Amino acid sequence: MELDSIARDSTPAVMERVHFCKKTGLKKGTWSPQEDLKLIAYINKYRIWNWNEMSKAAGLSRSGKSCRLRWMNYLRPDVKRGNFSMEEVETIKKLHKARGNKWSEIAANLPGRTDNEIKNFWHTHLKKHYSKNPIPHKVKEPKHDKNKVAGLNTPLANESNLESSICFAISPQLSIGDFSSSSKDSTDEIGENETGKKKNTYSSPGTADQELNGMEELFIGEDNPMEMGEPGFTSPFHQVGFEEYSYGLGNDELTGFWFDLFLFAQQLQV
DNA sequence: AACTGATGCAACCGCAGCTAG
DNA sequence: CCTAGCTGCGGTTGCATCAGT
Repeated sequence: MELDSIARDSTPAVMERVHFCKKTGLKKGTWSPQEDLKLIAYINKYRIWNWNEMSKAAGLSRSGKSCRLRWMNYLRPDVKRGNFSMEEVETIKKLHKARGNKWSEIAANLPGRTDNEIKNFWHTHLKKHYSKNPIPHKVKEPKHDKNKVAGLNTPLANESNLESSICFAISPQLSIGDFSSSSKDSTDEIGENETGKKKNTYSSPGTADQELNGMEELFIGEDNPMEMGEPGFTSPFHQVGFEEYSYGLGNDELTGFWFDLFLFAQQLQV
């Protein structure tokens, strides 16, 4: 990777891995919640028109490609995260058998799933079980998920066991950490999703609903030209439904953090 | 407790296809 | 037709996190 420098925020609470490319001056690496909000707010207001220009206009030091990817794979309101159902797994298996690594085509048959997500899912959960010559590997208990059926990582697992296990392999619960790339950001509050893999959650029971309600209003305001129902646009939050997010900011610091972000995003819309 | 290898997944890269000028 | 710019896709990488030793 042509990374000439690595900038790290040394703040203990928020330490992001941010990379700046010297040549382009563009930021690389994990997206921060601020960047997410900038992008969401911008798209909410101006829609998607040109990723490169949008990136600049939104004040993001990101390539258009990066913005597009972030939006498509993560911020889009209709992105479904969480468990792959038995039906979805079956569809992936069927389509992959028929079309091979045509992830976008497979994704087209799985509403709410992104090609990247399916690709990752295939490589991490299915490949070893369904490839012609699975590489034998050490049998051991699943690492992350206590709810995983033992055998997901076991080559001896039969398909029915495998499928049932796969369905529980991914947490159905979304956290605010799922909403943003903050899953890789270091924060004080660490949540744990169903996979057992710790995820950062900017969470704190009690204040989260209020905050997200405010957030919803922010993006679906009356004066917002980009409202639900308008062709080609849906609010990043409306379809998903806040109640689907499980989160909870744990401390005043983080509450203030989000509040600042809301204010910031609001400014973007003015 | 410290170390190490394995795992999962977000994000990047390069290429191909499409389209406007 | 040619070219440049944009978008979409698939492969790959990097790193946080976990389990095992």
